[in-house]
Amino acid sequence: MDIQLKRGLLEVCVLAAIADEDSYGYKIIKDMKPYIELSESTLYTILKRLETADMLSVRTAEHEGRLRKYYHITPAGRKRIEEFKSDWAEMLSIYRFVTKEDESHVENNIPCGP
Amino acid sequence: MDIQLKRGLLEVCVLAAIADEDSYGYKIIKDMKPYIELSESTLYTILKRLETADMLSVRTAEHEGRLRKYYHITPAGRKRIEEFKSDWAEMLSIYRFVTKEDESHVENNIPCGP
DNA sequence: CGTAATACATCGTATCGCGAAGTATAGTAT
DNA sequence: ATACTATACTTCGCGATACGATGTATTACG
Repeated sequence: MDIQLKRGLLEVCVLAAIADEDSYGYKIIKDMKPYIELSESTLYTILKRLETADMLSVRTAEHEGRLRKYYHITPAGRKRIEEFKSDWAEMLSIYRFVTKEDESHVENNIPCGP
Repeated sequence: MDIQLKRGLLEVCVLAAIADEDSYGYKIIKDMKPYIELSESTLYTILKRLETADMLSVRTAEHEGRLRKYYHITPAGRKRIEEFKSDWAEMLSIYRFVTKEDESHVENNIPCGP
């Protein structure tokens, strides 16, 4: 997949990966892998960025002798996901512009989003 | 709209704007405006990039005393649009991961893509 | 005993969108 | 007449970002 296309999804995917339950770096990468791949350096950069933006909080815990940093989504993080959902409508409109699909008689677009 | 989300669309939108008939910078911006906005500096950078990548060809013509550079899409440019269409399926899959939509019983996804 | 997997961190690089500023002409308003 | 707006293209530099390379440290496995 085109790298530029990935850019807008990475951050929100990381948030989605911790939305249901707290998670840690290595697990996030594995959970995201079927959908979108990212390197460790990218992930930890994103996590740091999201923490600075107060979209997640961090808690360090020991797990079998190793340290793990568990990430927890904040209300701001959930808001970010909601904003992505509204952006999706715009994305669809642009997609149709590119593919020259007729936008006027689209009735059933449920699978694409709200 | 999120800037990062825009990134993957800009290039392919410019190609879409010249796909039906040759166009020039200023007109491309105006045609794209209802869907996605971009500054002149961005556009001309993209046009140069697409030209280098052989996705479009350029022809200079005079129009009412002023010079215009008309851009014409090449087969490589059309291929780029086709690749975007296939990428869209992946995008949808990621969208559903983020929104936790059930991917298993999606039958009618016509309005979203091919 | 070495290799792979787990787990996190940092640095430098390349790409890219965009604001700012510049050049030039044609049409419109004051 | 003069100023402003629209048209049309160009270049520079900044900031954001993804990622490969590299490093550190522990556990598990053969």
